[in-house]
Amino acid sequence: MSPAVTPPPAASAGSTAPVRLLVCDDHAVVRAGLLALLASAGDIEVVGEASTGEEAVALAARLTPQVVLMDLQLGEGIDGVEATRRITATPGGPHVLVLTTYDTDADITRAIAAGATGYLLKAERPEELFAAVHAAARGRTVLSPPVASKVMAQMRAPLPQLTEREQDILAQLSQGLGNREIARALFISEATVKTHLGRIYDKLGVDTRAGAVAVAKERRLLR
Amino acid sequence: MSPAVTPPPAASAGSTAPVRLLVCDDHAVVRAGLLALLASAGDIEVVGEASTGEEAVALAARLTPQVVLMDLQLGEGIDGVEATRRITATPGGPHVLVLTTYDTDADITRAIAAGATGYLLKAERPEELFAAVHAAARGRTVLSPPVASKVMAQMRAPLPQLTEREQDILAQLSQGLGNREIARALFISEATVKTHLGRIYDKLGVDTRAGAVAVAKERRLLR
DNA sequence: ACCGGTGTCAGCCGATCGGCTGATGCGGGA
DNA sequence: TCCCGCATCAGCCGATCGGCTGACACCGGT
Repeated sequence: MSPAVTPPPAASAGSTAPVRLLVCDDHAVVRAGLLALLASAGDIEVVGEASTGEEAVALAARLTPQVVLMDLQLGEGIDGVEATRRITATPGGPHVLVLTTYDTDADITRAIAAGATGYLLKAERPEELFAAVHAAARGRTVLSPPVASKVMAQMRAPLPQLTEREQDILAQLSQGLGNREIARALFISEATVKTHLGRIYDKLGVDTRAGAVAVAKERRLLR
Repeated sequence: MSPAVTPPPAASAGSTAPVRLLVCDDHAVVRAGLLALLASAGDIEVVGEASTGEEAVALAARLTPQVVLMDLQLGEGIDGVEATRRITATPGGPHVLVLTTYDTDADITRAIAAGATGYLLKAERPEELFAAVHAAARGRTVLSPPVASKVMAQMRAPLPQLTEREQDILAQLSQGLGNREIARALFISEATVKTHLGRIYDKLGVDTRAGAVAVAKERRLLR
């Protein structure tokens, strides 16, 4: 009749063995802070830390953690989304729990599409983080409330899905180039540039190039 | 003839009395991480934590820490720069050590102008953080290497210094508004808007509104 | 075999933009 | 007091943009 639901650490009936965790964040101070913080939660064992996406992928394979805590913004090399994709590509691999600063539509979508099990904001309470790590270890999805809201909102109004070409145009536009220059850069005619721009305006809900650049930068629609 | 300048709390021979520190960061997880991390450095005592600028200002006055560790990006209310300004406004007040993610020109300049004693990046090694806290307590300036470089670079080529009004215009422009709409929003004539825009283009080194928005977003020239 | 999505291109036209010259008023610092 | 930076406004003009209509070609799925 033992209650058995609560997690007593040292007991022999090990339904509560510490969760093996890999931490990936490019900021050394943040990483060290997370390590120190997670160490204070007795039932989590940090088995490794990575400062780049490549390192995270390699360590995930070598250390076989149950959960990878992943920041999406990684300075050098591949970004957190790509790292998440590669880590979750392995069949028996670890679950990836995204812990990041931004709740941008594009980031959330890309992370989930890449196979992330959960998406937590750094603004969350530490207890939520601990709970999320355990939830992720069991494969359960955990989303921060603001993130959950965004996801729901996206269900109703799917986010601007730009085609490859439109992203090319938008990238050039974000350099401040004129139609003629964009045309030359992409080896197409000005007419085509204007056609694409019109569709981009539609999708982003704007009607000027400045507005398009603003939305693009805001919602991080560019690589 | 009592020395009376240094404030050793309890110890008699205490050249290494713990530095009294206040931590301010809007992300609960990061804050908790920093606390856990700093606790591991024996000679630093975290006397309080704040999640908003207002709270930091109030706690700085009440808890009289020697150093305030300040993030510049604070979600709600006043930002880190303003909080730094208010904290350092007090004559005998604590030193402010900025610990943030970005090494943006504008952020650095504004933080230093606001009275920050040091500017560290979260990408720095934790040991650097510990050292910086102690340095800040003694009033010494500490800059992360990339930040130091930027500061030097700015000495040579001062960053685009937009006037208040130009920032107003730029803010409207970043909403994608046309000249007529900007004029109406700011209660001025279109001619004036065009005049300001021309000067903004000059200062930012662009010649289109899309380019101006791109640079503004890139270099974080907006509130 | 048809159709929708995508990418390409053309021409037209009114609205807007960007550069220019020039002018006024105000405030602060030399 | 004079000058400079800042903000305000006017008019002009060529270049560019944004919206429109219409067209062709490729591809993949039904």
